[in-house]
Amino acid sequence: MSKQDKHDTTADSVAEENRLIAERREKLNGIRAERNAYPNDFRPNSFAADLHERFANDDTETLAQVDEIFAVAGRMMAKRVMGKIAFVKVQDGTGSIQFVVQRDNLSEGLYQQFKQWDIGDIIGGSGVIFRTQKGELSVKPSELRLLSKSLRPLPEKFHGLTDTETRYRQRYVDLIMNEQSRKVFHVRSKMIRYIRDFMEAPGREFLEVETPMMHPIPGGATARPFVTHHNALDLTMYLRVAPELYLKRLIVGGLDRVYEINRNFRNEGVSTRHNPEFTMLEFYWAYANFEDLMDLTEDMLRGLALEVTGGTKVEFEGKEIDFGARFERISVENAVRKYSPELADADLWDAATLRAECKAREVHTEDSWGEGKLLMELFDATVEHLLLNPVFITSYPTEVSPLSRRNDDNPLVTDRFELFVAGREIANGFSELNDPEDQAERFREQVSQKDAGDMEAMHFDADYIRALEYGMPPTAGEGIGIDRLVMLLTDSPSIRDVLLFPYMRPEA
RNA sequence: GGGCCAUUAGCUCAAUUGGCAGAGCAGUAGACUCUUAAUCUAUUGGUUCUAGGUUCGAGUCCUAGAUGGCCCA
Repeated sequence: MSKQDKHDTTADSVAEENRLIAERREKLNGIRAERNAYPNDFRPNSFAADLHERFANDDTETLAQVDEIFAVAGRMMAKRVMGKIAFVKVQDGTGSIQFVVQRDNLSEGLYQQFKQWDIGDIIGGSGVIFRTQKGELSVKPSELRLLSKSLRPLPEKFHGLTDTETRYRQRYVDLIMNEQSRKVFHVRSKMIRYIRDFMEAPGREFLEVETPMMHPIPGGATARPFVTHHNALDLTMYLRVAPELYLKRLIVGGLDRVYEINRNFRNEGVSTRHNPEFTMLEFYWAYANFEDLMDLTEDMLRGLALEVTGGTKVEFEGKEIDFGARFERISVENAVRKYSPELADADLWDAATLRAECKAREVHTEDSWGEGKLLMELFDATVEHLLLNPVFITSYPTEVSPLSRRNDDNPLVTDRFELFVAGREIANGFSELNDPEDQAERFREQVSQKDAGDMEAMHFDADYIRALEYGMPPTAGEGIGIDRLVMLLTDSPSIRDVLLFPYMRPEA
């Protein structure tokens, strides 16, 4: 069996082979014949960004005094060979730094090998630090090794990878090529770390918990779940649409302040704002109400904007969003009337009028919907997209808020809000319904809607009612969509830009 | 779910009215000890998304499908 055969891959990947890959595979075979082609004993002692930071202000003479050997490893992104000297751009996880590879600085024959290496190969080199005649900080390797052969050519160096489909499907190539893409995910990580610190800071002291991803009864949000099956137990299970009911069980259990940052799964359409799995911060706070939540949310978002952008004014899709000013708070009813001043107070709770208003705007309605649901449809159609700066919309109809506490003065609405920024729903919070009898009644209403064909309506969760019957302290709870928040603070037009591996249909 | 647009070399893109499928980068061979999208010389590389159809002739026109993007629901 020839060496070629030995390393042949499956028929599927061979079909994808082309001449460029074949050439590199030949090079790899040559390397295999000489030594271990995939060594793992090279240990870098420096990162590119740290070197640039440390030596930013040092000139050639100062650098000559630095008596250290720097070992750097990364991907070869550019290679400019000029006879017996070559300039190589090495990119690691922090940035990139130039290697100046000189034949006379390497062991016999190594430079000849180096000239065979390709852009995209993973290399390691160690040597002194210096500045080139043009002033670029560089490492001059006296040791240079090929650590991983790259078989596939990278996109063109100047335009990079721009095709959106390939960027999402082969995120690894996107990350190699696009600094902006790497930055989004660094920002995302920074935001999540900030949120954890914020929630756990002295005075708040929320406890991070993890609750089930697989639910025997889906609940906590009105959304269609993904269905799966537990073989050993022969049980239908549902990927969670929200952790809400489990987190509130923990409040019953006396964990008075809990939060979870994790994935939810909703079996719905895919769009620039929707991915089947998405990340939520959800938290519950005993002895607090929805107004406390709004205060906390405002503080958190202002802090996040500062942390990420250094200011409270954020540019998004060419518009400026101000997280510095106090967030406006306005009820659903007042918001609808603000943009439709011809409507009278009474119209907002009159089904016939609401239905007519919806119809006039070509908004689809169902006969089974009550005033609350119709009012929200009207809100979605006439108000939502116009809300640029952060605004809390409050007093959601009880009909569409099956887990929220009724308002003491008006049982038709709940002590609930949603936060909108740039026309997008970012957060949803409310004083929790902790009356077990009211909750049981609301579940029954949901079940009858489900029986009437509403695929998103909730199930009756008897254990949750049992938990409430033990007594849940007055509590406020909220969910914040992390992906949408990252979109806002990174000026990303699509949720796919802030998910490392967004949902894609299988390749043809 | 509907409408519009896109899909051409590894990548970024051309291709006139339906008339020989091209460029740059990458690759290959060579030159070059200070490059920065290096430069210079030579050169390889195509299932034009897929399947049908019209035509003397299809990247281009028609039908169906796939994937993606945008807009609407």
